[in-house]
Amino acid sequence: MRINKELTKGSTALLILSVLSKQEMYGYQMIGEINRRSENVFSMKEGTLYPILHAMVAEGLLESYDAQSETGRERKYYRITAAGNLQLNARREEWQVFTGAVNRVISEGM
Amino acid sequence: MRINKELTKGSTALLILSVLSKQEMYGYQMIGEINRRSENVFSMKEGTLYPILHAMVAEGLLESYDAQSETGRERKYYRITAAGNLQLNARREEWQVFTGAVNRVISEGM
DNA sequence: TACTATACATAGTATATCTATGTATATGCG
DNA sequence: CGCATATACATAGATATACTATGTATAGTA
Repeated sequence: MRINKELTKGSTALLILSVLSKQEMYGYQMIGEINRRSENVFSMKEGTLYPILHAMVAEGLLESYDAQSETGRERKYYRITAAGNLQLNARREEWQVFTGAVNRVISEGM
Repeated sequence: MRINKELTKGSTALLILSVLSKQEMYGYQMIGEINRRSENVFSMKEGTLYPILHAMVAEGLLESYDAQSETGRERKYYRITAAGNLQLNARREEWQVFTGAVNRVISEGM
């Protein structure tokens, strides 16, 4: 099923912070990880991800560093900062409040 | 708690169709109903609602008619059409798929 | 009578994500 | 070995949605 892209707005940062919360990753890897966990409901585009990663680094939510993979290829890895973890908790909470509210609106009187 | 407005994008039509599914209402009433059911998590603005209602009528999802309230005041009521009900079902399904996918992404490995 | 809440409406703004495009490297296959 | 494809990062421009701000008018209340 294809999800209306407008619906996904506002949740992207939550997804990124979530996948980085337990493991450092590079950009392309995050896309694959989000695809996998969502069972391909999401297929985030590079044009979406990279600008967000850059903004998150600028905001201090993430730190990036360059490292060589086993193949010898240079990659840009990202790790979550303490501020990023705080933001993740806030966004998780917001997500619960938001989905709870929608669910009440759509299910009352069904 | 104030919800990031971007998060609510894409869900507005679902909310409107939901409150109209069991009862015909006028615009201002829908705002109140959505506030109430969401326990004031949402406070939809008139500048958001009215253009959407007009668009939904143009798309054939809703029908509108003018009627006088007990107070004698003229109001514009909206009722959901058969096409609107189909759309409601589709958006409910989409909502389940979307929230399920986000929940899997954010909860894996927590 | 004046103020507030109700009720509908529209123009302009902000913002997030997508599409499209570009560059470069690693890998697999004929 | 050469070429196509997947990987990997990046940015400019287009699109869509809801918000802010503003306007008009009526009903109820102090």
